[in-house]
Order: sequence, then C-alpha cells, then structure tokens
Amino acid sequence: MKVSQRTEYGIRAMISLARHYDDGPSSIKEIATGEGIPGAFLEQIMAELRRGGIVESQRGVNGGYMLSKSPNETSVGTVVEILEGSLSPARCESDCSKMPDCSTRTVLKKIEESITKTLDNIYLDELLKVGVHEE
Amino acid sequence: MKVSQRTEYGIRAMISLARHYDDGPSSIKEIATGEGIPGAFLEQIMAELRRGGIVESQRGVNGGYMLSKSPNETSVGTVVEILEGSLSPARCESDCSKMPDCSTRTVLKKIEESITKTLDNIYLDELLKVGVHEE
DNA sequence: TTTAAATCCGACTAAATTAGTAAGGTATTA
DNA sequence: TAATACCTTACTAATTTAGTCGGATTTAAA
Repeated sequence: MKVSQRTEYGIRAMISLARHYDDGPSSIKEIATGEGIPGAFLEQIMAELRRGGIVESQRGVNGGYMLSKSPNETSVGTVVEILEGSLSPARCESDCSKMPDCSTRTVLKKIEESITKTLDNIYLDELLKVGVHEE
Repeated sequence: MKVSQRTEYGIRAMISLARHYDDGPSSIKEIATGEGIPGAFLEQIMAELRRGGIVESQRGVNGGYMLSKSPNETSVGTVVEILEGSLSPARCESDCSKMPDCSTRTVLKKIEESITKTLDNIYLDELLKVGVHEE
C-alpha cells in the first residue's frame, strides 16, 4: 500500500513543473537536480507522463517538459494513475467465481474508489501553497 | 498501490472467521482449504494477526483461531494495518527538511488519511452480507 | 552547417520485496 | 502418550523496483 518511489518522483516533478508553469519548458536536468531525482530515471518517468498526455515535451536546445494543462486542471490522481498503472487493487477479476467468498473483492473495490476519489480531487495548484521552503 | 497477496489472504481469513464466529475455533487447515490459501503461508499470516491482537488462538487438538472481538467490532482497517505495516505511504519523514518541496508529503498524507478512514469504517459483519456464493 | 543541448528509446542489472516452503519445536487434549 | 494444531525461524525462487547505460533523433543557436 505504498506509493512507489517512481510515483513519488513523478508527483514531485509535476509539482516542479506547476511551480514554473509560466517559465517555459524545464529540462530533465533542471528538474532532477532541483528535486534530487536521478536524471536517467526521471527521464523514463517523464516519458511515461508524456505518453499519458499530462505533459508535453519540446526536443532540442532549450527544450524540456511542460504541463499540458494548467496546474488547477491537473489532478494528482491522474499522475498516480499513469505511473502506478490503474489504482485498482483488485486482482481476482477473472477467476473470482470459484472463490467461496468475494467480499474481499468488495473491500478492495471500496479501497480503490476511496483512493481514486481522494486523489482526483487534489490539484497541483493546491499543493504549491504548502511546504515550499525556499527556491 | 496494490494490497499484497498476503493481506488479501488475511482479509479472506478474517471474513471466514467472522462467518463462523459462533462455531468455536477454526484451524489453519480448515481456513486454508476453504479459502484456497497455502496452509504454511496462512500460518504466518494468522500468527501476525494474533500478535496484532485481533484474533486469539487455541493450541492443541481441536484448537484453532477465533476473532478477539465480534465481527461488528473488527474493522478491515485494523487487518490491513497489521499486515501491511502501517498504511503510511510517507517515506521522507527523516530527511524531509532538505527537500525543496514537501508538498509531496502532504499528498501522501492525504492519501494515507483517506485510505485509513475508509478502511476503518468497514466492519467484517458488513462483508458477510455480500458475495457469499455458498458454503 | 555544424555543434551542443535536449528529448527519445530499448536493453540491461543489482537490490529489495513477495510469496511461499520446509523443518522442527511446543502446547493441549482425547 | 499419541495425535493435533499452533508457533517460530530459516531458507528460496520469482517478481518487482530502482535505477544505469548507450546510442539515436530532434532542434536551436553559433
């Protein structure tokens, strides 16, 4: 029930992009050194976020990444969903019928719904107000 | 963000105990075969639940496990907390101060709170009403 | 037009975690 | 005293995670 390091990095990077939303694209290197994330690893993560459609990239000199939509339209739920590969903790879809009780699935569904609902209602701009020590 | 197989087994086992709440202790073997869980693995899980205080054991012939409290006093949250080792997805407690932004931690806290609150409000007896195919 | 800065892409690897086995010990009761 | 069932620890195979690495492609600026 932990968010993976990968996803945590992803969230961090997205917050960084939100913070510099009006400053043009941020390069991997900038984000990586700013957030203390291994560059080559972040590269993978950003590519995934791009394929997920929530960031756009500009190649070449002075290129980098930027948010596809404004920070108040980008929810953390989307970020997590893209990186974590669906929030669904259910695992018994296929062969559930032969199990003696499926209450378990009900519980897992509830968990999933709860998480999804929560995360979908947290937007990046809200996060900018908190915990910024300096920069 | 998935519940581990271990935890899923744990929930399943707890539901089984709830279902037979008035029938005296259930042995590992009974639960395992009934729920399709590897016995030796379940043994570990039950021991952990016992140490967590939500089930009690009776050794020796005709022994087994039983719920410490009634199904309507035992929440799924407790089960998950014991097996998953705290629901906290936060990981930066110690060296958070040197990070440029801790909004991430805020998000993770929100996730945690959401999950905890949800699970703490689901009790075993509610689950008995659902998805029982036969037995 | 060349060069440097950047994204892109796929393959690889080490470490950690997970899921499960195995074996032997200890308590209880018939 | 024998069978049953919990208890405990150690081990292992498979999977996942957290990266690394090398090179190709795009782009802007010199």
